[in-house]
Amino acid sequence: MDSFKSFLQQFPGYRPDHFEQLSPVLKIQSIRAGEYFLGQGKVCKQIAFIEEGLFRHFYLHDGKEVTTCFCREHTFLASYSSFLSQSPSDIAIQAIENSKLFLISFEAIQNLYKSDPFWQQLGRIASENEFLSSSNHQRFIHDLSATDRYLQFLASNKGLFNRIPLQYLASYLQISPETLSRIRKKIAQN
Amino acid sequence: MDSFKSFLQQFPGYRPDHFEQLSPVLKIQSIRAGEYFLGQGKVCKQIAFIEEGLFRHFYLHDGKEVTTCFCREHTFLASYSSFLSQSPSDIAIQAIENSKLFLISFEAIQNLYKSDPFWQQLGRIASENEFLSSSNHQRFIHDLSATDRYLQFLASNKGLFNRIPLQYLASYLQISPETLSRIRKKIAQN
DNA sequence: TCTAAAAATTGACTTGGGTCAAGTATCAGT
DNA sequence: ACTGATACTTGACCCAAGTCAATTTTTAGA
Repeated sequence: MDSFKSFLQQFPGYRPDHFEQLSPVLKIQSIRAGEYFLGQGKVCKQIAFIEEGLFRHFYLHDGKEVTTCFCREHTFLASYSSFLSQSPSDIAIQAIENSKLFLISFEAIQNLYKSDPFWQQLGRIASENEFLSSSNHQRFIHDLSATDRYLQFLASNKGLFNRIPLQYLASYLQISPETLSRIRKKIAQN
Repeated sequence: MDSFKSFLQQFPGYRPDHFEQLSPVLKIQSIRAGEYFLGQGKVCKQIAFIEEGLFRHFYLHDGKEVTTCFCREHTFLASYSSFLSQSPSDIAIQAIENSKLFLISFEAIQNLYKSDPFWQQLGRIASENEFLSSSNHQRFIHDLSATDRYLQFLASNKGLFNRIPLQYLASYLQISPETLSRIRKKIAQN
């Protein structure tokens, strides 16, 4: 639980009793690589804090999986739009590594919102971050060539790169696996 | 002001006194087609409700303007990320038509947030909508061909289409003006 | 009602990155 | 250690959409 506690400490207005409010409603879940945290079309009834592990969001288009984001340890995991509206999710969430989660149910979140503005603030910040990373990814895809997207991902995600299968990375970068393979070959031979 | 009032009425929990809280801090601005509501790099210090008119968001990339969204009457207008963090905006906002706005300053919003949870809720909903439309646009661009993007935009924005210069539409659809022109020609001759 | 500038169109040509198909390498389960 | 399945690579070919350059059309001021 310590990783979750120190995560919360970074937000302004955090007090130790906030964690006391939270811990009774937390549930623990382990999940193995390849298994699903959420299926496409299911309602996301819990939000998770990733204690350890790695996940991806994806959806199906023309029978192909399109990976839209990676979620690493010490961040939140949810189909945000599904969780907020408690409606079917347009994306699936799958574990890439064996992972450990702390779960908070939708109902528990609503109670936290009522009990203390700290949690409202956390929710608002989370939603703003979702918006920002979505806009950033959009510009990243639009403004850079396939090669530059790969190079920039490498540069800004050194630690993540070797944990992600290339096919998922290709899809995230909106490059076909074949093209990514060729890009990597060209870069390797300088 | 009536359009603003009936806009607010659609949100759950609205009471007439909410408009009484709001109206003292509203300012009115008129802006002519082509003029800027916000320059790229400026801090967005006001959020606006569009009484009438039409705007676009855009940024410069490789010397070219990339239009990222259109904002019509009876919706809010702001560089959302800049307004929230009061930091320089990564986009510019320009009027496409002569327009009339109601302005609310950043400070006034903070005071509304404190005075009544209705405004908090409105802020949260606005931020969620920004996130949703950003994700939707991303998928719209990724999943559809240039021709399908044009056709779908036409179908779901009948009223807007003839108010938007084709060059801005092309950029929004991530198509070059030349290609959009060819797509339109092909469709016209069935 | 001119007229210069901006917007839109058209033609000729190019290209980044996709698809399809056939390998080769890697991995997980027995 | 074997083995079937999955992941990755490579080659050959193709095409949707971009670029560049030249008109034509539309628009907004004087």
